[in-house]
Amino acid sequence: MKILKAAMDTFAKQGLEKGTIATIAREAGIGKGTIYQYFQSKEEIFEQIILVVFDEMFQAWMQLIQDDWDPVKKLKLIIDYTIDTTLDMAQSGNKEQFSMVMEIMLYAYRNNTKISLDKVLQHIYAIFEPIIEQGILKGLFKPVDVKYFSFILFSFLDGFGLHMFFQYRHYNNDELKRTMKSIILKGILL
Amino acid sequence: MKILKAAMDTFAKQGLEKGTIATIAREAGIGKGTIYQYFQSKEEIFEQIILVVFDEMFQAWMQLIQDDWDPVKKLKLIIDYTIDTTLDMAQSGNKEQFSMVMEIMLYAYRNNTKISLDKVLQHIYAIFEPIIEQGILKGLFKPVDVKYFSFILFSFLDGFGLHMFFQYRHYNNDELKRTMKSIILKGILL
Amino acid sequence: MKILKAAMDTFAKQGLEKGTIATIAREAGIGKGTIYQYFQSKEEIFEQIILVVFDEMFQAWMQLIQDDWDPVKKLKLIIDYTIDTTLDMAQSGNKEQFSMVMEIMLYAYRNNTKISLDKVLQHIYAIFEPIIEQGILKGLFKPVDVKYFSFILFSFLDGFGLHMFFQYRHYNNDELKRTMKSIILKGILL
Amino acid sequence: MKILKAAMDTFAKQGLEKGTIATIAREAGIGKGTIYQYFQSKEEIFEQIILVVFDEMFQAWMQLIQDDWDPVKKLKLIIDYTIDTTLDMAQSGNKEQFSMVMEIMLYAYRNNTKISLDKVLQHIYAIFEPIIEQGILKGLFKPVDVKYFSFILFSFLDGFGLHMFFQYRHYNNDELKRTMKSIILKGILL
DNA sequence: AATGAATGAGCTTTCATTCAT
DNA sequence: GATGAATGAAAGCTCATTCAT
Repeated sequence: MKILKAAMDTFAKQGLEKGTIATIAREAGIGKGTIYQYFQSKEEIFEQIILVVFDEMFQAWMQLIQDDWDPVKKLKLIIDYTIDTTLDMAQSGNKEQFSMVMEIMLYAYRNNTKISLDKVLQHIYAIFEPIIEQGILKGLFKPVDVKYFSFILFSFLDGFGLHMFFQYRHYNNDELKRTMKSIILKGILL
Repeated sequence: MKILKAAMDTFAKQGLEKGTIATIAREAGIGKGTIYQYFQSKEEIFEQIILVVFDEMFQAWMQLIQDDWDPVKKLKLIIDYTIDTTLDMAQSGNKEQFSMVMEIMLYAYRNNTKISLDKVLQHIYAIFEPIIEQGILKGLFKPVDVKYFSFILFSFLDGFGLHMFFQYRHYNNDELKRTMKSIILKGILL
Repeated sequence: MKILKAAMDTFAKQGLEKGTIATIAREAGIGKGTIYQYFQSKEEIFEQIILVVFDEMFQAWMQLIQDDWDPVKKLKLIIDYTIDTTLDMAQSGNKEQFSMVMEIMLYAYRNNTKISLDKVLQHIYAIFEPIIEQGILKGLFKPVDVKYFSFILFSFLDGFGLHMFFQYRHYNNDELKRTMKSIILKGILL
Repeated sequence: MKILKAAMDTFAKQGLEKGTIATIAREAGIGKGTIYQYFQSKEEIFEQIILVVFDEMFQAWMQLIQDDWDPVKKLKLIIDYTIDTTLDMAQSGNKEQFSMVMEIMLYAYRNNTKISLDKVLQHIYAIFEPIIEQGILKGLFKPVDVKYFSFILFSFLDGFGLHMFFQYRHYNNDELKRTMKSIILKGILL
């Protein structure tokens, strides 16, 4: 939706507080009042952004994962994909979108938003669970606790992404990918 | 320093934007004007907080690491320590300090602050380098790229800490520790 | 008319400023735009409400007064009626209609509305004039100035009604009626 | 106080809603923010105005009433005073102050303000009670219910004042005074 | 050095009104 | 005729910062 797009651009560029409704309206080419026909408040825009972003993330990962490849290949794919998209974002105009999402998550963490941060995250963690399960069943992975490993895996990927943003100038991507994969795969492979 | 302490408490409790200079002054038991004798602006307070927090973190880790134990034990220690302190923070009154630090980092990332986020982070990554080096030299660790592994390690720990905050109710700590250690150690051990 | 009814309900419940055109439209079960087909502006709705309210009031009093009873009985009737309807309003759902009318009168007093507050009020005062005249002619009332007495009488009744609203919990109605009648009748009777 | 004075002028001139904080600040020769150092909200200004206005009214009436004159003379005085000050206000620059007070009372009636409209009014009614009591004791007044008569008396005076404002062009003041006094005194005198 | 009263830019939000459909 | 999406002026309120004391 046009407004949400403009809001994301604005918040990404200027941050949650400095990005004003007026700017979003101008960016969307509409009047300020119109925004309030579609969103009850600035906070609701935050919530919708989180939902959209996580839903897109969810969809993207589900597509990576639903195919017939074996779990090891999938895990490699996930890591590659994370790094690739992180770097794409870092190098494209969407550069600040990552920090915007983090800002909204911190906002949701602090304030009682309608959107449950817990739920949204659990939803994401759950994506990885079938892969891990499958890997264990196939005798490829160690018999780790599926929930815990998924949680840790996503937290690693997220932390890695975050620091990539903070530091993205300094590293060679291929080398990073190789090291990441080496660590995580060793961690899970029998 | 009294002001910085009050500022950290205030920002942790209320967030960077909602935490006002007035509140900090009241919390510190001084006048609003006095704060401006020690800091040029609210932004400078952010910067000083980052410096202090990362310096304390630096000191704490340096102490963990400077002893004579072997690298494997140190790595285990680091992971335990990270999880323990994260949980301590999550369960103590300092609960929100973690998100405040993240908020300031995002702030520093977005705005051109005097404090270089890069430098501060590089400083932290560097803590881990000697351990890795030592481990490799001793033939205990795989011959990974020291810089890259350190970067990844801290980004993992940070992401893990962040998600612990978002989700800290849901997990059993001992199980988490065991899984974390298993992953990271397998990743690095020969 | 449906719109006017909805407007009165809305303004009574929410006040002149907080009662919005949107609410009136919803209450009337029509679109916002439709209201502007029947009224030029919110102000015109105020004006029409005043007209309707005062016309109803006028009709009600005219009916009380047009019968053949003697002036003394009519005067008693008027006082009873005023108190009864005031209390009815105070105790029914229309509780706030009285203050709405007062609000509109103040509005009309302040702003140059098309509706002349003067005229509307003069119209009401004039209701009482025939009774007073009749009473004087019949030798029952003192030879007061008819216009002045009517003006004062209605201002008394209005002030009384207003304060009944502000204070309606605190008094016994029968006692109030008796005292009111005693004062006003003594004031006019020879 | 300077702000309260400016607020009263502004609200009197422009009404409660159209009178803005910006205007009050300009009128008072101060910045907008300064107003919020002394008042928590626009509503609190309303409340303080009511308190001040009723307190002044209270003081003025107390002075009229505390002297040694007999109750009949006092009652006459009260009526004269009410009409005189009403007319003074109507003809001076304070012309709209009366309707402002009424607006605030309606506001207080509708919204749950900190100021209790009931209490403030009861306080005023109570002013008249000693006179009535004294008059009854001295055998000058009928043995009316003191509370009720006081309530009615003030409601009459208030209603009369209100209508004077709505209609003040049309009447001869001396004639009004005479008629008012005649009615009210007959109503109470034995 | 310490203060806090004063400030005004800047924010979110509301809502009467318009007008293309 | 009926509609409601779009609008933007306008409002109350906040708060980092200044500066006279």
